[in-house]
Amino acid sequence: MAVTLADVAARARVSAATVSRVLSGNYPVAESTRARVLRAVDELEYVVNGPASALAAATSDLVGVLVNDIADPFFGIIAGAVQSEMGSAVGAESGRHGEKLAVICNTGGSPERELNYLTLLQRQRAAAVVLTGGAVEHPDHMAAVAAKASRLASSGTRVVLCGRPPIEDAVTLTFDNRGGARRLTEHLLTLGHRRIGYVAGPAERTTTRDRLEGHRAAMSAAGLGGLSEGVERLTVHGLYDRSSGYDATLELLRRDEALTAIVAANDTIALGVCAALRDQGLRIPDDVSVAGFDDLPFSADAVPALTTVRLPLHEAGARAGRLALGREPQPPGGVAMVRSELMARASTAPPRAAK
Amino acid sequence: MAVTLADVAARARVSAATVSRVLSGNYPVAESTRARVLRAVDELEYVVNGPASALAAATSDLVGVLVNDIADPFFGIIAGAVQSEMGSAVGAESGRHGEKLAVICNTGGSPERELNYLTLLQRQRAAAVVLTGGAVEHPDHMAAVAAKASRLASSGTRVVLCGRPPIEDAVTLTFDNRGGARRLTEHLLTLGHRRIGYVAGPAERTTTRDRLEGHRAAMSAAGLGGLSEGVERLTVHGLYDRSSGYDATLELLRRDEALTAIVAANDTIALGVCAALRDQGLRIPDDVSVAGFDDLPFSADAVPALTTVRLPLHEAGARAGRLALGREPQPPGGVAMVRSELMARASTAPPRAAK
DNA sequence: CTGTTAGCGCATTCAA
DNA sequence: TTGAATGCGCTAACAG
Repeated sequence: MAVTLADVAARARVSAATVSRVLSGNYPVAESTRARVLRAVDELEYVVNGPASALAAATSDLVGVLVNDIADPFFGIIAGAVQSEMGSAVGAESGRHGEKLAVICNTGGSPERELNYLTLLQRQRAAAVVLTGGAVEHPDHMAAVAAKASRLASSGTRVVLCGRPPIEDAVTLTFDNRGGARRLTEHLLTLGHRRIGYVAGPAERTTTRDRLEGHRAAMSAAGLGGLSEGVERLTVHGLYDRSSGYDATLELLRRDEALTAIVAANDTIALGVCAALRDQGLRIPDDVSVAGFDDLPFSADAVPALTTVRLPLHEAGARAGRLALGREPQPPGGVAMVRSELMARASTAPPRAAK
Repeated sequence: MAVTLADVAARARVSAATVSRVLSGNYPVAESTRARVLRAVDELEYVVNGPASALAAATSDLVGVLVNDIADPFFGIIAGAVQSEMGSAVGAESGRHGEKLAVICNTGGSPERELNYLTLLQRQRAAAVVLTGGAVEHPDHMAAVAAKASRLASSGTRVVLCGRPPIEDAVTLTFDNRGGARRLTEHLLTLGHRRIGYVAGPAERTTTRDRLEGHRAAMSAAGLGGLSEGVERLTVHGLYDRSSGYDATLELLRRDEALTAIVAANDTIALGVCAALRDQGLRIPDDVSVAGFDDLPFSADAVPALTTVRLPLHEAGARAGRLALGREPQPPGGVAMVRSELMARASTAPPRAAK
């Protein structure tokens, strides 16, 4: 029904093997026959049968990218960057090989769906799998993911982690969440803030934990880590979204009216924090300073511009893509850290009392 | 190397065919043998070879979802909804069949990449393809997409359109962009506004055109469509993002200081509009009313809450997913329209002069 | 209800 | 440089 290799071969008056060689390009073929084959491919509008080719070659051109929340630009940027590394020859004519298909799978943060997708990709004999964003720390799930990963790795699928702690059998790009968070809080301390609220993400995520640890490390180093200072009490957990930031802010203000700064676990939360503060008649940064994390595109042009910690998400995603394709040598030890950078902007200033 | 059907068959002391039947589930098998097979599958941790099964069955369990911008929640919501329709049995044990793999492909709004992905999915013999969001109206490209679509359809791949104009060989869910936009502008007119700016999306997109037409239809019906009224002059095109809304607003204010309302082509743009107005010292809605389109989650809790037109994106995406799986009968004529609903909220009010 | 028999379309030996 | 032959792992008739 569909046109096959044999059809092309017949039209080009060569064998199927020759057509295959022309299309895969990794084998010497006479220029004249190559041209003839290519013309036949065009005329017939031949498109390789992926499954057949994957079966014969025991590997497919699928690359899976797992994300926690597809509606979050954090993941959109990373996933987009991974995809952008795939098409070596964008706009290549139909039927040509070598182009990988990077597909995004949205787990919604659910461990079950994460494993499910891993199985689905294993079934497809994916060339690579990229796991992005924080991991869920439940022991059973971590073990299950690790097991899946080594199974995938042992069957030839490259496994790349981007933004989560390393595991065996995977190349990892970790994010400097802890260091970035620490520098951010230090920035606020330097400005003179002492009563700093923290809006954290979901408790069981590695990203959440690392950023919170960085924050607390800075507080402790400043002698503000004790129970009496209420670091615990001034931490509220929520989701990585705007409304969590909004609600958490109201809760923080309830717990301590005299807060002078609020640190959010990411920029999206920070937006909600800003909205809540404004609704309460508080000015940023005059009454309360606000800081985020990630430096998503909207953060720089928010009003006021948001102080945050920049993670080079696009670069990280692109590198993860190259790693997934084996186009870039693995870092020593299979783990590389992506550095973060403090972006001090208008949403943070010295506290009112210190002025 | 990897464990195959034959291995499972040997262990369960049945034929390969029986194992296949147990796994696909669409054929009667004795309960006792079924149990034996399932146990063997578990013990061996067998996972079906997707390519092989796709080759033999001449159809795969891949479903492609094409989006224009993965970082935009508009697409995130639709794509997520499509995916949520796929896994009938979430958490199914490894190796079980029937689960489709919905994968998201980000075209970035580029016609070339759109065609590229279509080819890639055709190569994979995808079970279905869902094209979401506005289409690029360039004639060559429309013809190319239509050609690809019928080619896909004729080789058994279902083609579903969600949010763009119908084409042959595809089931289509169109959005009521025109009607919604018209009702939105009518709402402003009713409030008493006459000088209304419009921030449109990219000119060559169907969504952009439809929404703009709706706006102008309302203006014309109110006798405000003439050249002298400057409807043309009060329209600025940009991208569907926040910074475009910001810049466009400054431009609109330059063209007419006495504007009393600005309609944005979507909510994200509207956010930028609000930011720009605030930066100019204008209050919303006291000085200028603002309206958006789509009713994304953040719009209801923006400050002030954004007047917009609600599109049931999740429902539409879910329906597109069912259509893609053939689990829902096609609408008459292959085309159904998704209704929109005006959400009048706090960001629009009568103009100052009319108070 | 279960086993046997053929391919599905392509990549890759091995010869020529 | 090219062709012929083989098998990847699975599904779908067809028997039994």
